[in-house]
Amino acid sequence: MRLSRLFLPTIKEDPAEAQIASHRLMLRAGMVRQAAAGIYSWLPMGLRVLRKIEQIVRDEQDAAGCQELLMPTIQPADLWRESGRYDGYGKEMLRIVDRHDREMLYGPTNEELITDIFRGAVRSYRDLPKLLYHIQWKFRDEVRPRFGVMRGREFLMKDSYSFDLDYAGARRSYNRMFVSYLRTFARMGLKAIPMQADTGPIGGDLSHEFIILADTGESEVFCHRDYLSFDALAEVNDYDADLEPVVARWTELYAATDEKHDAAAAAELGDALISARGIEVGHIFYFGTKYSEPLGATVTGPDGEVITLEMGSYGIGVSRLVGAIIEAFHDDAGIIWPDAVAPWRVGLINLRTGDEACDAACEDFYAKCEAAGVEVLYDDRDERAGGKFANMDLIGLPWQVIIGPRGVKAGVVEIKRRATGEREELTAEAAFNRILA
RNA sequence: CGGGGUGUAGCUCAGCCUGGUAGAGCACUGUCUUCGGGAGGCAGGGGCCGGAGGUUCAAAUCCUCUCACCCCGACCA
Repeated sequence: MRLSRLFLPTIKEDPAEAQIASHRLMLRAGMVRQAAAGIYSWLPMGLRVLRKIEQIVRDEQDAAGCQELLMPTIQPADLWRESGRYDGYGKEMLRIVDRHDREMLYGPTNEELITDIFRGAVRSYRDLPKLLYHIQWKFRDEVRPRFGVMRGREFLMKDSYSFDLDYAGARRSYNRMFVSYLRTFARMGLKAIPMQADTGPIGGDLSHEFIILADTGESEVFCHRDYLSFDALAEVNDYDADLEPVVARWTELYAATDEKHDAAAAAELGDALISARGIEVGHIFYFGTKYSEPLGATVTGPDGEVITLEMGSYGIGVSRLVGAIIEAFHDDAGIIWPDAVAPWRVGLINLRTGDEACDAACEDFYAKCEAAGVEVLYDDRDERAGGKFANMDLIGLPWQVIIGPRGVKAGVVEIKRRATGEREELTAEAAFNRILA
């Protein structure tokens, strides 16, 4: 992509409404534009990142045996009356009346709808277990939206739902999602720590929030130091294996948000305890027959008996992750994208557009990247070098390749790693190979 | 939903108290000099001062209402 053709409206000054780093940087880097309180348009670069995150989430869901479908954003109110949540949900639910005076709503979540689909289609225990998910926009009319896309009213969420015959099965589904979440966040370069969460009236221990550590996180969290050295990607990748030991290892150490923090228990950890700031990026829970029962989602069991489905739901805040990743990875100059979610891998800076030799060297490098499938953003604008450097630092691509007349004459290009600031002068060939590696 | 605050150029903001021809910096357009970490000169364009009522000879400025947005708290992927 050539920057001269890209719609990337970056801004130099901090927008007044943005208080936290990710919000400020997303506005400055031209990723999003606010349409109304808590509602954002995603501009090309922001959308690119959103899609990358979405794809990682999708990969890991698929690998865990979860199947993608797509439910609508607008749902009929009657379904929610059946589950008893229509009145219970309160003002957070955006209610709409259509031209025929039918009551509708913009879905804040999809338990009712998925259960409705499932009950209409599944009759036998032989069809179980099943794991289904979709990635769809949700709307929750938050009293106070803030922090940009981190707490918007409209947000993109991946929500999965499991259907099992009994508790043991539900637990296996839960474990699949648990491990899938570990891998998903790790692939984005995040340290996500599962923390015990409130299970509400269901009880038990099957509810976890996945919290990533970031200095500017919204809540305080406490956990055992050893979590920092855990490697989620090294965990077994076979979802049909017994995952209980993996889940056990990831849940036996102390980890709690400030709401659940037990100071006495934490004190026993001594030096092993760390306290940090955290952002919730995922939440999984088992809820048994909470929806299957009122909605009548049942199957016939092996002995002809009627069995009410055991369910769980599993959410990842996809749009929130964009903000969360920036909270975790930025500095004073701008964003520092982890490789896996960077909108482009390389930012190519032409220090002297219009200089024949310099243009040629840049075009050559650009073509080479394109041919090799290396995502590259080429700053080919006729602009001062300083502005280009600052802009490239702001948008935070992992690699910068800087080509100027002086280097061209000497047969070298400058290559810079955004994360560390390390710079090297190499031949174009060597620089290209470095980026590929 | 309680409390606080802000709406003036694309952005950041001054002007409002004490009414009298709409401002600055950045951005933008043209041009010249520049060009290796957000350059400098010259010349320009751009505003129904959030909206509606009112007071006044006269309102960005005073009064009333309204809408939007932001912050703190309680709530949440």
